[in-house]
Amino acid sequence: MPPKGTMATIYDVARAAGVSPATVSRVFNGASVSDEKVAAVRHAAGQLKFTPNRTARTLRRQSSEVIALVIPDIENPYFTEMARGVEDVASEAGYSVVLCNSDAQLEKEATYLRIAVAEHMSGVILAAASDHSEIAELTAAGRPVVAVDRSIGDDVDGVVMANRDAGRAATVNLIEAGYRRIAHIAGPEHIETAADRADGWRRALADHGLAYDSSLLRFSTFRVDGGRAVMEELLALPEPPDAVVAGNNLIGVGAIQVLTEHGLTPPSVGVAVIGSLPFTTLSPSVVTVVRLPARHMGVTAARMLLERIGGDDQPARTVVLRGEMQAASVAR
Amino acid sequence: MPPKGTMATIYDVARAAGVSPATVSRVFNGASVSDEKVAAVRHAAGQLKFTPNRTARTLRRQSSEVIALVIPDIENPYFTEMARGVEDVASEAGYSVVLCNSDAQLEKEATYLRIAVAEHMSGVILAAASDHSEIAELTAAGRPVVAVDRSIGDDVDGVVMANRDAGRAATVNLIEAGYRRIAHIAGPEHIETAADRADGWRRALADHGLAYDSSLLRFSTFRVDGGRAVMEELLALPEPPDAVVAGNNLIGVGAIQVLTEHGLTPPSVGVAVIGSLPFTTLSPSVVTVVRLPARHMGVTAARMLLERIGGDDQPARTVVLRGEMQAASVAR
DNA sequence: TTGAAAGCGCTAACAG
DNA sequence: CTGTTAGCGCTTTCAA
Repeated sequence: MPPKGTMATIYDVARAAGVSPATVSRVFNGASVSDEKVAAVRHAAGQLKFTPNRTARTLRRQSSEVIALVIPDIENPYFTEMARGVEDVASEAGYSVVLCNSDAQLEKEATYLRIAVAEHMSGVILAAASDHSEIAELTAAGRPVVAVDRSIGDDVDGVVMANRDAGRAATVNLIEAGYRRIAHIAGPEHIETAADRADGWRRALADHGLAYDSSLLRFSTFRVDGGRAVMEELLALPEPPDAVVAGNNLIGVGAIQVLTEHGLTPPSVGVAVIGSLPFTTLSPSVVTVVRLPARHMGVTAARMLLERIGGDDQPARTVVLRGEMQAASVAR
Repeated sequence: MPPKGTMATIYDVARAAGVSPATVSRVFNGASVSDEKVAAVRHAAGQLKFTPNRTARTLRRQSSEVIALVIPDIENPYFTEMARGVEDVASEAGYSVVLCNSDAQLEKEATYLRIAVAEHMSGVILAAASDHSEIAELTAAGRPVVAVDRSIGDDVDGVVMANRDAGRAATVNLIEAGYRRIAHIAGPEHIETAADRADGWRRALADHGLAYDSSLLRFSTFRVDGGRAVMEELLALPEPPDAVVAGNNLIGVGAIQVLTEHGLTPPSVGVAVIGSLPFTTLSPSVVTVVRLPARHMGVTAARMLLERIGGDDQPARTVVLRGEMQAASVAR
């Protein structure tokens, strides 16, 4: 028996089963061992409540069956849905997922990435906090990385959305519903996702011969308070917009909150959101939504990462997924 | 230099700096080392991009600065908000948090708990999947556990809500607003949190001399679809309720969705929710909400856990936090 | 098929 | 203050 407050080791099991530690190890790793010894070992392990020490195994093997998923906002349902996708395929393959919240801060992100290599994690899926994310240490250590939601260089695998198309589709929908002065509340300008969606908005206006008014494009944060602040600004304009494209789900929530508070519930002001409105209690017919395949992105990223972990060595790929329009059915 | 695709070790650094491995270790662990050697070691470490191998450290120390937070639904903002609280306290204290999603399944939960001990995590904060959660292995291994949201036995630290009071307050508010036939959509009956809130509802009715109609109390899941399904059932009743108390935030969302779809937006049917409505776009004045201090629960739990990790040995405590009423201001 | 033995990278006595 | 040394628990040659 091992001392109290301590876990049993393969040595304890080996002694109890009358075999060598190596044999115990083999039993737990599927190597060939005679039936009788397998039985003896399993019995002893059961008695002693033996669980293999993953730390020791990891140290010895120089790798562990855990992958890290680093996201910028754990409170955003878009990312938790993505996490579900990652988790499902990972656990299917015997991997655990640890979720790390970078809080959109480069520094926190860097800390987690460092931990990922120092803990011998097999790989990381990264929704980057910015375009300056530093993955050099990871790749230097031979750890595969898959970028998700935002790409981080041509030489890194990625799973992204067709953001430009999503921005354009949302905007066009509003135009076709008869709105003419359409604002866009975008995420942070330096984030690719935000910039691309804004570009889609710009192009949609141009395609339809609508004038571009720079006061109608505003970069903000990808959070509710960002959406709120900008919506207030827009309403305070001498000539406020008659519709708005929200750059992500949370911005959409913030914008709708402010509109509601001003008695301008959609569709009296048109609203299109890039991303699904989380837990919405609105009638689906009043707001146009471009649903993003968050779960699917997670699934895809996890699959790619597992392939790389398995030794796949082809050149970096970027998978582009598309959003799905769900148009409002009532106009103003 | 270490071989390519491999990380530098303290031996590499020691050699480069002309000191012993122990000295390198000391530099990275704050033990006293002469200034010149510190400088030499830091320099060498920088050159070699040395990062201490956490796996080895953990194996040697038999403990790691990571704590696990096991929650039943990573997509519920209540739990992610709690996670934020945990994370803030933990990272302040130099701990990392890994988030594990048990999906409300005992089996998945058990797997994560097993991983927690096998990975030498310092402790776990557990929002239990059920009242049968098995933490014996953890405590046997001397790992502290703090229950959060739901208690799991008198001998385990816990942070819970005054659920009975919350249920009662929500119900009383509806009664005082003039509603008389008040239903309750509760979470799973076997979950303490749900049972207690239901109890509060029951008592509020009794206190105000309202008849108890068993068809108005329905246990469900703590999810949106649960709230939806039960709300539909309630509306199909020969004599439907004129108000409803939702057992948690997601149930509230589901119930309001269904009411909206039936053209019964609150306050035409009264709604009180135990828990904050996540990302709501409703006017705050139409729905009564008992705000739960999710973040604060996380903070408290993390502090308690860190104390235990630090060796605190007092008898198990349970901290009870209170919700905060935010009454609807418009009645029917 | 099995056992002995050598580490994985680090820390913590123990000397000096 | 610093170096030597012995493991933490496991996997994996290498022989038998």
